[in-house]
Amino acid sequence: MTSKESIQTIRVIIIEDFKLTRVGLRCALNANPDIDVVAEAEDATEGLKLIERYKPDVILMDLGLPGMNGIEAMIKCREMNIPSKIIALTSHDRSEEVIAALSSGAHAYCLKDIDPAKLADVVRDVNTGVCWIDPVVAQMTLNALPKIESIGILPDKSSAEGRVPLTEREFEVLKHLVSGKSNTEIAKELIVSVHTAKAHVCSILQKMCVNDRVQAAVKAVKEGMV
Amino acid sequence: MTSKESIQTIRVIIIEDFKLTRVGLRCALNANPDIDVVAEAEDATEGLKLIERYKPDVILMDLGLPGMNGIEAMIKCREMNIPSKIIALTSHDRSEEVIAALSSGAHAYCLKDIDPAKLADVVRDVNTGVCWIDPVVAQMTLNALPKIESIGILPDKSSAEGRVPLTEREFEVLKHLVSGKSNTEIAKELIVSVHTAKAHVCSILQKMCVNDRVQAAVKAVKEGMV
DNA sequence: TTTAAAATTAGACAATCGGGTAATAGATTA
DNA sequence: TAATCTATTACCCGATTGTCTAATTTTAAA
Repeated sequence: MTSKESIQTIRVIIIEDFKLTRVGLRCALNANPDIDVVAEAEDATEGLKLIERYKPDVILMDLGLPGMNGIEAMIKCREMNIPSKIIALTSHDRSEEVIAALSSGAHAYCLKDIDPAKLADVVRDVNTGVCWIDPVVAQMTLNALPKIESIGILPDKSSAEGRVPLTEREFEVLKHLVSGKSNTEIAKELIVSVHTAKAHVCSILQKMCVNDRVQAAVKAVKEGMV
Repeated sequence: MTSKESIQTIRVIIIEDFKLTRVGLRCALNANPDIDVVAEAEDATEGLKLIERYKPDVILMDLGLPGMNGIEAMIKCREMNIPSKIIALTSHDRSEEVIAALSSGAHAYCLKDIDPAKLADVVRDVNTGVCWIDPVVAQMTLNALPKIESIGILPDKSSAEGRVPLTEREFEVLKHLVSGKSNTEIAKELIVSVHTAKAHVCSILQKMCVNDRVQAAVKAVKEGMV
């Protein structure tokens, strides 16, 4: 309470159910002269009260809380127009949870095995409005962003340059291919013979300039064709 | 050439058309003992050549380049399977450009008025795989993520929970698999027999709960495992 | 040290794949 | 009308895939 009234300390609230983790977080952050942990809560309901009272700069929010979980809590924060920046803290690396957290108000996503010193850096970054995402889940987050094709930023064409466009039918086949279906299954799905399915797959491979269906599927996913 | 052979310096390539900015970036980064600017280019075509030759850890990519723009260049990088992390550098804050950059391969998005010391931090972060987004455009990026309503969260585990983790070796195999290599090619790459490669693929499929390599590849890409 | 997990190799087998070539019919375009 | 593109089907054939059983060696953990 007495310390750190100095310049502009970053005021932090920790919401985390495990006592040990809570202590660890507090110690790690309070070791920094510019960071001040002003309150802690072990569940979301209590946490929201503290947030209203203390109006912290940054909130460290565990996602796996008993009762109301972290994501629900973040949504409540947004509804309450809390301006605090939120760091989602969890040990999970599930794609859906990551996206859900970041689209529900979190500015950062940290895994719990983060280096304490790095966490302090993240707190400082997030306090200025930076979006920071742990390496383990960074790629899957970026993958969740809408693809350029669906935006139309390319002035000309670039990669789609000399590329022969797929026909509608071939796109249908490609979708099934990406979902892992065999030629037989694709044929059954489109109600054609296996020969037809194979013919389509063949021309898809040629048009996409790849050697096999795996490369076609990967390319399709990476470029957001499906 | 002579400097910084010390420990593990982060090798950086700068692609930027304005000479002054280029000099500024180089000076700012080279002031850090752990960062080494190994090459510079003033357009994307030249930049791509340098990237192939130097295989840098991090690429500083200006988006507003003459001729081929930065986004096109990043797409080319992805097609060439360049593992380097990319920092998009621009003075624009247009939503479409930000999203396009991040969905085209950039791990970070910096505005050009960034503090030089902070830029060095970003280079370090990005080198470890972190996703870093400038405060000015962070919110619009987060807004572009699919909303939770369209995901359906919170039954708490499903996919990641009972997921058996892949071994290191299996990850190696998975990478080759995703790049479209056949079992024979994978075996040659890892200098093992085809039987071994097949055995690994087999256990990968089981652990990932998929039926064939296409599904494995797609899942790996979608979840950013590779 | 004992045990367990991972990596390695092998042989065999049914199923699937990818590449040929070729033919027919419908649609669109020049 | 003639020419072109697409969709469709068919057959063949070598290569690849995924699964099975089974054994050995290395590595890591208990």
